[in-house]
Amino acid sequence: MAGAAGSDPTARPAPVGEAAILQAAIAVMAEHGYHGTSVRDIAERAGLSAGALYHHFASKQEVLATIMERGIKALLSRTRTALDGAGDDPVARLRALVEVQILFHLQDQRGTLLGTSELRALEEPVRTRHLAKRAQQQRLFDAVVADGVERGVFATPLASEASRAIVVMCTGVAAWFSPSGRLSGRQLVARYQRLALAMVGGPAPEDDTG
Amino acid sequence: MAGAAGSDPTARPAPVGEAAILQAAIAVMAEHGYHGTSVRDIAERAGLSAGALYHHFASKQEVLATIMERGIKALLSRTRTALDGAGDDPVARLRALVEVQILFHLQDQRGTLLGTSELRALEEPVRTRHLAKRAQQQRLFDAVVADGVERGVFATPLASEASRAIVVMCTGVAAWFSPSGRLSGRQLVARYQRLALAMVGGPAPEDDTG
Amino acid sequence: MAGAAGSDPTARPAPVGEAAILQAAIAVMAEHGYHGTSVRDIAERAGLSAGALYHHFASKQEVLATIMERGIKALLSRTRTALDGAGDDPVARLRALVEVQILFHLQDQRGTLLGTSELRALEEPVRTRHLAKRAQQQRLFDAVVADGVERGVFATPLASEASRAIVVMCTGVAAWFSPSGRLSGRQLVARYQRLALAMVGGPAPEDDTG
Amino acid sequence: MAGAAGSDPTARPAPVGEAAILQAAIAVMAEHGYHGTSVRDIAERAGLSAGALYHHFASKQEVLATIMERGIKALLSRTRTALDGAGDDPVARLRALVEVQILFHLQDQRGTLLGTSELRALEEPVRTRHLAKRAQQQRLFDAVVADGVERGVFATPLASEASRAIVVMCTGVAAWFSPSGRLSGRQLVARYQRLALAMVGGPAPEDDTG
DNA sequence: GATGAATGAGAGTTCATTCAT
DNA sequence: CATGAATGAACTCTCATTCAT
Repeated sequence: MAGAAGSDPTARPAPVGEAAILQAAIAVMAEHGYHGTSVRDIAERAGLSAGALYHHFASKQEVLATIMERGIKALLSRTRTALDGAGDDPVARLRALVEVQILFHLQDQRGTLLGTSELRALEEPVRTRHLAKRAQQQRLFDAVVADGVERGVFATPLASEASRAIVVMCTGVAAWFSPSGRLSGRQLVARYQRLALAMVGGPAPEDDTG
Repeated sequence: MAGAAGSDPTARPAPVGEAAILQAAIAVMAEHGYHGTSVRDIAERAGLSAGALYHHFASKQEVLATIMERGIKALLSRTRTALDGAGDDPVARLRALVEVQILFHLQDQRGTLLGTSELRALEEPVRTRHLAKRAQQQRLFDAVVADGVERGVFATPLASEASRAIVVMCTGVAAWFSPSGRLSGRQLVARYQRLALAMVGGPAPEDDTG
Repeated sequence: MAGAAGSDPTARPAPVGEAAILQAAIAVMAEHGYHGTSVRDIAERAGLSAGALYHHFASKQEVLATIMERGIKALLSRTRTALDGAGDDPVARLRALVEVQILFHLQDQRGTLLGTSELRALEEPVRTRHLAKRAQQQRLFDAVVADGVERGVFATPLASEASRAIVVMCTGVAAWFSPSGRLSGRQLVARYQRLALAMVGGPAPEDDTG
Repeated sequence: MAGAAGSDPTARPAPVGEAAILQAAIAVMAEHGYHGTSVRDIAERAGLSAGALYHHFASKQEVLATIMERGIKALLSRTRTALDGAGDDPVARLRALVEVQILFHLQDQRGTLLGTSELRALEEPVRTRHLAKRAQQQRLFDAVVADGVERGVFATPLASEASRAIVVMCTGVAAWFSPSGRLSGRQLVARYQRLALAMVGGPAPEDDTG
């Protein structure tokens, strides 16, 4: 039986209740979008009836809001933690940002697709709150790049464009990355760190492209 | 005033029939997505009844397919024309690619959003055909970057990652660019050309960031 | 070219206008019923546009009414003509009735299906008028059978049931008869004449079953 | 009063769910045909909303299929039961067939109309299955008549035509019979038994026409 | 006459949501 | 907590009919 007690201490139990619903919603909404997904689709995938879903969430919209809010909060928090551990060097800080941005989006590949494409389905006021968090996240990148430029470590005259492009390209990996593909996640991180440094005119790294 | 009879020979007449429907569909689907848009929404915006739409398109899906197919064909064709006129120099060719990619997406900002986010709503076999065209478009970038690397003009060891990232960041401008913003389209092109060259390790340009 | 003038004096020209519409309507309504047939279906089969049909008939209902009225009138008229030519003998008269009833329904097999199954789609007052004609037709049979009984030629004590059953079984052939089947129309007539006579307790015929 | 609580143990409760829908569908479709009946018509008559109907049936077509399949199965089963209880005498067997055929169609007068007129609205593969059952039913009649002829009990040289005509005329009663009319169902049965025997050239019965 | 675009009503069906059980 | 029947609105799409051309 799946998840039978004691058989495998590392086995994750099938999620139940709220967690199962959120996980199911991420899966189906990532594939068909918010409006292309019915409450029944979510419930069926989570293993309960449509009616039962309403014991956990007030509405389909609340399911989306929960996914989006938790996602952006986790990203922000992990980003800040990474920066805290990265020291003072702009190069190290930028590399840390790229690493966390990519790894986060790879780990939650489908959730990320929701974040980028279903913003329009988010209703106010959650939508505005979400956009604010996204802007915060962008500003963390902006600040690192601007600091690097100021201190002469980064040579680009296009700090803000580079910063935005870095976020865009890192977020974009979720749309095409495949775990069974040519590159591992770690290799991908190394290469995008190098790309990011190239964009900001940072010092050329030793070869570490895997 | 726009559309005033006879007053302005350059005034574009309000589109009718098929053209009006496509234009309306792009507008309204870009905002709410394919599944979030009803046939009535499209028809209303195009100035006709929902039933009348079916004189021009067999289904809502056919409207989407038409938009997506025309869009990717136009992009491919403009990209090829740009390359044809760009000469042999990898730098010039890459700049041409970035220019056309960005200008195209700015001019048809909302149509682009459809292209990137509504692919999942496209039904087979149109979807597969569309993906093939997108891959062609990506390969045009790949080829230019690879050629530059081979000829020693570009120094990057990450040709294929850089190539993909360039396409992603250029396509991404449609998501945030505002014509009333800080930068004009032409300035944006110049800056992204520089960013792209930086990513592939191309020669540093003279300053032309506007 | 099909129907080229003079090439074949027996070739029937493709019907046009009203006739083409009626013929198309019979074909298509016999297959899908009145409500299962659209004006476009009829028009397409008749070789014109849906709008053009309204130059010939005021409505879809009028097309049906025309078909039904012409059909029942023709049947009644042919039945009366047959009786007029059948002389005085009840056996000959009944045989004449069966003959005309069967041949009529075979010749216009699809139109007959309309007559029996689409009565409910006929709107008032045409419907009532049609039912009256059907009753007239039934009464022609009733009268012949009753006359035969009265004169001692037919022995049945069930004159009215037999009379109705004869009409029902003769009308019913249109539902299953196939011109490429085992029996020709003429053979069918002979056999049903014998069946009808058996039902009314008429004199046994010499063997003429073909 | 029908349905008064507890007052009458023989009172049939108003049907609910599936049964109510089927009963309502038979009623309205018998009157207007499959295509002339909307899902809303059925639902309204069954006392629920159009959407609720889809909890019980996947489609309008499935409602029709259910009605048709249950009807023909019941008829076949009752016919076989009647034959099993009729003994060996061809006369008794034919009388049993006519009895069950007529009583069945009288009891389910409206359902029968569906069976004969809405066959064309049945979609494959149900339609083919239904036709096969109808052919089985016809063959039961064919066999009894043929057996009677073989054993010299029936004198007709038109066994197969008579057999078909008997089925047609018995089925036909549903189209015109009225419970408030001149004849009771039982009287009708007696008369049609006599007619059927006359058609196959069976022995003349004693007078039992009621 | 004929066409084809248009309409408004209504078709079958799905949906988010509620609630008695 | 969970279910499944129910609802009413909305969905995509088709229809009979009209009318300018």
